[in-house]
Amino acid sequence: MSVPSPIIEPRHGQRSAFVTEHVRDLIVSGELKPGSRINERILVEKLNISRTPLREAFKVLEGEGLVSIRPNVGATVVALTLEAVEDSIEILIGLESIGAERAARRATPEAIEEITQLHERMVEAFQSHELMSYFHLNQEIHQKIIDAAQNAALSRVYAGESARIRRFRFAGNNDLNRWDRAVREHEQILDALVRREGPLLREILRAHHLSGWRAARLALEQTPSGEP
Amino acid sequence: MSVPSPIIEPRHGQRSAFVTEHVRDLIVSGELKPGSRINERILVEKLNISRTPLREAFKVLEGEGLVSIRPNVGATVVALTLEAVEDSIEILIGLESIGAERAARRATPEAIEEITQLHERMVEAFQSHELMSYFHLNQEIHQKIIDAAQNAALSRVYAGESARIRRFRFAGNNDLNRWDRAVREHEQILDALVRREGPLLREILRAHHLSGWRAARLALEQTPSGEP
DNA sequence: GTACTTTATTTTGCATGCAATACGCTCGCT
DNA sequence: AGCGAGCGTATTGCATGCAAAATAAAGTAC
Repeated sequence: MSVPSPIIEPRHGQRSAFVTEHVRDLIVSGELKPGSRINERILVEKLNISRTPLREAFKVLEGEGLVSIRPNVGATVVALTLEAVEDSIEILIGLESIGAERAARRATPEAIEEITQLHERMVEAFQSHELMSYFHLNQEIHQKIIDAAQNAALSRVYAGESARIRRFRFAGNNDLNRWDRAVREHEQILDALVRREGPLLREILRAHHLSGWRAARLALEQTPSGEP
Repeated sequence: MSVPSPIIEPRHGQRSAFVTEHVRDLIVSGELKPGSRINERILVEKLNISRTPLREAFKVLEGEGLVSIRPNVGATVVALTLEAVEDSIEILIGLESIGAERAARRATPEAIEEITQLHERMVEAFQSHELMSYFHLNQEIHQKIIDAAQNAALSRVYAGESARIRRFRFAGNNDLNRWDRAVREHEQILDALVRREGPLLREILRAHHLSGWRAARLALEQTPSGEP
């Protein structure tokens, strides 16, 4: 998957944000290889912007854990090991455990309605085999459940950690059996939320993530480099 | 507490990091007031550096949640509400719960030894009433316990969230009774870790944070602005 | 041929200047 | 006096140039 080059110049005051988003996509899509150094000049020419916003983007992405900056050397795409991803998954599960019980208690009817609609759209994406849109809706549902817990810190931390390892989780969706199973698990998740059964929701989410990661890990271990 | 101005110029390739640290101190110490806009020119003159590294520092601090950047307006010191801090505390407790059980199982003897030494230094600081050094050692102990769990993502997320609200937690240490109690709680924490009693460690840590935050919150509610 | 200097080139880090935007102020109007 | 339009100033966003450092290349000794 290739990230298109910008045709229209971003407006004044949004260059930095634009560049950040673009470089993030380049990393997440794998176009910038994990472990490789990022040459500023090349990217600057490609994106048609100056080095200033690019270097600001690097700082942001470093905060997100996508690149690492060494003084006088520059930015390097972080190469995550499977173990590091597993660490993140464990934290995500922990955060969802915290969020699940709170969400079951505190979710507004509007939030539940929104999640239900997302769920239905996700099922549609599944039925028409639109993997990409399924994947995004899936992620969004999990984030919305967390948001329903109404803890700003939780939402922020979860979003950050989730973004970090997004590309790795994508790998698990290739198998159709797994995909089908994931959708059924999501049915249960929604059901538990609607019935506001906190502990149940927590356990389903936990199992859901574990089986999802098992599938992703299997797929990832096939690739020789250990990269998505 | 006032943050001293730099006398020696930081070395090439470290200006940005230096500025980040300095501005972070200015925010944490309260010298830059929550909710106020940060004027680049003034800081640039004060720190004797150019705007480039300062603006990079803003991006980093934005990632840490200490400032918010609006396009064409600039950086504003984030004003946390007590509710937002409470949200973070809840996450920190959750993260320590995850970390506690793992740490009890996986902590190396070296890690335990290191934490024991930190604890002893902390007790000394307490006995000689060195509040600042007590506070820092206290924070370091909690981080080291988390680190002992050997989950890189956990360490990173915990460190970030902990830094965000550091200045608020400081407020709870003013009362000598509370201080004494906290030290005794830390004795128990260390004991549970040494004996590798995960669930116990988890519960003590939880209670420790809750009572600490209760004290801090009380102190903070006295101040009219709700700021430390 | 290999290992170690020394030099040239590239690349990064920072300072600075210009353009775009936001902010404050005066002035006119009601 | 209160309010809004227009203008001037201050401030931010970005591009660019120069200096420091790192990397690559050439040369030299062994």
